[in-house]
Amino acid sequence: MSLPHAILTALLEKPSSGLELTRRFDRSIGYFWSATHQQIYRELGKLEKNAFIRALPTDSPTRGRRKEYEVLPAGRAELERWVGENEQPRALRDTLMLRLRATGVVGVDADFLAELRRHRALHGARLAEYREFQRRDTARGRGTERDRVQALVLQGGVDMELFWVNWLDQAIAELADTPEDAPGPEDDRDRA
Amino acid sequence: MSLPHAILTALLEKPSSGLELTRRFDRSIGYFWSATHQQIYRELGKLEKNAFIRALPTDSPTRGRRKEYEVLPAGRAELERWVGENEQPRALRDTLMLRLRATGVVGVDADFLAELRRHRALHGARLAEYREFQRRDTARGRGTERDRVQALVLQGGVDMELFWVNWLDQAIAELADTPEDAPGPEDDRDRA
DNA sequence: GAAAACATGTAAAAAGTTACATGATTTT
DNA sequence: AAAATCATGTAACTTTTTACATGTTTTC
Repeated sequence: MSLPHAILTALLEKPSSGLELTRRFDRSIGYFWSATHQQIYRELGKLEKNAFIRALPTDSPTRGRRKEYEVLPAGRAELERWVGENEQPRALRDTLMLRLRATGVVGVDADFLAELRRHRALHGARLAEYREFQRRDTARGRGTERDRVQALVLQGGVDMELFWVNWLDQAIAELADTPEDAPGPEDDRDRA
Repeated sequence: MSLPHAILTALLEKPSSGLELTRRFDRSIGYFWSATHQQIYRELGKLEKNAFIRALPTDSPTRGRRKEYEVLPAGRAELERWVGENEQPRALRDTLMLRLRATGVVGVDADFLAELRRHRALHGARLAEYREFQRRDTARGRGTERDRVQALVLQGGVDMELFWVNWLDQAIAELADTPEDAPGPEDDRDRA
């Protein structure tokens, strides 16, 4: 149950409307948590019902009209409670690694290599984007605790993309000179 | 929809019962995909209904009795189809990073530093475990395509844990000498 | 023969995804 | 005034998580 807390954090950083939040989830918050606008609107509704946030007063009709939210004291308290929790790192879920493993039994082909290269390009582009954010932030050169924490999270994003780029380069190099289907003696043990 | 394909891969590597699969998901397959036994049993039922796998014949009563499955040709074909697909890297979902970001607005305290150290220890332990797997595999020194692919995936697991260990060390070092709550001039912009 | 471990399974709730619907504002 | 864009929202579905239920085999 992290989405409500991600929203509380974002709203504490800056009161926003649902669509603004959606955009911010595509950027900074989104390095490590994503959400669609449908999720966000649903969650904003729940948070408002629980009196963790409130809509800033506006003209009556709501549909199609911008609606800005701010965090109430109870919401801030809930966020503090959540930050203090102990949680386990959640299990990874990565399809590309799974598909690579599947090629071990059905064979690697040129299409799969192309897929690896496509992912390499995507991660490379994201890495460049994050580094551009870093460049801008450094130029601004601020030193509040919030800035330092945001910089750490961004550094995490950069390092994560570096992991992908480096690993994919290695995987591509290794698989590129595979003779397509050298069967070799098949056997059935799994890694102990 | 990757779980059925993860199961097909695992069963092609070695026909297994549900509980055996669960255990293998805690190890090799689990570097990048996890599943509980409930998920696995449900999915085995669906795969059997779709004639992608079949239970090896045994004595009649099924409840409490070991039931081993193997992949049928249709299942292998489905796995090949899936490996050939193009997919986007799925969005990350990491709670620790989210909580770190939240400390930017509610403040970093000693408890949160302890939580970071706890995660550091967990990732360090997993890293050691994966490296032990690598050591064993290298000792066995095999060279089939399947071995090479499994080694690549395992290397991915190692690199991923290295990312965490390094980033956490950096984060802990940086936050440890924060004077607990130097407020600084608050403002409300988000990263552009 | 009781306890522990092994093994399969069911049910309900929570979270996330996909597709669609609708109103308001701005641009041409 | 039509089209594009901004903005909020609903509905249906799938996936994942959590808690529980039950039977079988092995060990003491």
